[in-house]
Amino acid sequence: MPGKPERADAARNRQAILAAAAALFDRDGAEAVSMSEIATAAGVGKGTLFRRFGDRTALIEAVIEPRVTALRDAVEAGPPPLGPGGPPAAALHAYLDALLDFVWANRTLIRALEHRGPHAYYANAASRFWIDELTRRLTAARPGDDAEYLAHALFTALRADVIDYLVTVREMPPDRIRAGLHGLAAVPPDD
Amino acid sequence: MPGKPERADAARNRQAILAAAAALFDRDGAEAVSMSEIATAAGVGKGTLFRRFGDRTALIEAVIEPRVTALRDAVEAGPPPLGPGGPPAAALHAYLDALLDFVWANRTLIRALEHRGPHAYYANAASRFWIDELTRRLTAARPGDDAEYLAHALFTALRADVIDYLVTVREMPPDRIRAGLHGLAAVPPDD
DNA sequence: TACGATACGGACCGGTGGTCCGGTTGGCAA
DNA sequence: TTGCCAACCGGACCACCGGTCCGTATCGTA
Repeated sequence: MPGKPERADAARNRQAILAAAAALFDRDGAEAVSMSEIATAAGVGKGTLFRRFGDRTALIEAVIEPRVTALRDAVEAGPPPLGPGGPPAAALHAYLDALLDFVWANRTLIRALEHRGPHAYYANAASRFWIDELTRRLTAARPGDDAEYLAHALFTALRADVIDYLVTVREMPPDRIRAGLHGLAAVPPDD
Repeated sequence: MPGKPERADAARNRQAILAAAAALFDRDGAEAVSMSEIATAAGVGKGTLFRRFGDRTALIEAVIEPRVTALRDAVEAGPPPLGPGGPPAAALHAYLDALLDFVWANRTLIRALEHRGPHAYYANAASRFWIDELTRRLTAARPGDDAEYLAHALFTALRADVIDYLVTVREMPPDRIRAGLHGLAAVPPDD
């Protein structure tokens, strides 16, 4: 797939940038860190940073990418109920739990992504996957419902800034949010 | 309440700015309009703009304020089911409908507000009111449930950018979103 | 008419994401 | 080992942003 291998210095710099960015994002919150700061911290010129990653959005995506991949693997090929093969309701709940944990653990990065461009949160390739998977599991657990809309609504309820607001400002314990999510995903009465 | 009346030129400029800002926000999307553009369009210096409104956030809020007030009045003192006095379930549904219409009609402005600061969407004074009212109506319609969490989840599902994404990109008709919202707000089975 | 309070406006500031290009370096071929 | 050139580097540079400052013009009153 890679047309040409990367030169040694280029590869070294890519790693340095990724490491520096992850550290700074984690320490100060991704929105508070400028590209120049990252370049400096990585011991690299700003030009290098932008040549490697194109723009700020791409850098942030590159930093989360490995974590996304880990969860994605567990979802696509791990053991049930999170992995494929479990009973629909359990699969749905396990998936929601995993997403909530993921969002909470990576809230700074995700928040930074949410705030780029008009539909950044949903247009994102990773998000598309999460939503599609959520749609599948909802379809299986709740046949007859509007799974596509429901998936988007639930995914929206998992936005990093809401979660962060509820926990930080409203002082809701994460388990309460978890319970609320499960309630929203539960089968409603046929009215 | 006003300590001193505003000078004539000041009042004229305030109106000019408000009008210019509303027009530009509506035409280009609020995030794409800079403060200087607004000042120029209003035929006013940038200093004047900032002295009147303090900062960008306050300007945007000032532009939506009259629309917020209109809906707020209907909710607090209008005829049922949107106004007070109707049966709980109808009150809840009418309220969700009104919020959805409001968000759709003012999506550009609201989007601009969503993207300011960490918890801008929720910390906002108007939002607090919407959420509190939603909490009340949920409590009335669904006693025993976690109305506070539910209110935040539903309100999040009403964020302008989600709605806009669903309608614009996913091509979901607004009525489908409406139906989905009602489904989420409906009483779930006691499991 | 004269005068002080109020308001005006655009030059200015620090900082941002992103670009550009002269100089450097890695890695291959001879 | 040497020589060569594509690949890569880095920081000066750019346009622009939100926001401030202050000398000047205007309003409204006495």
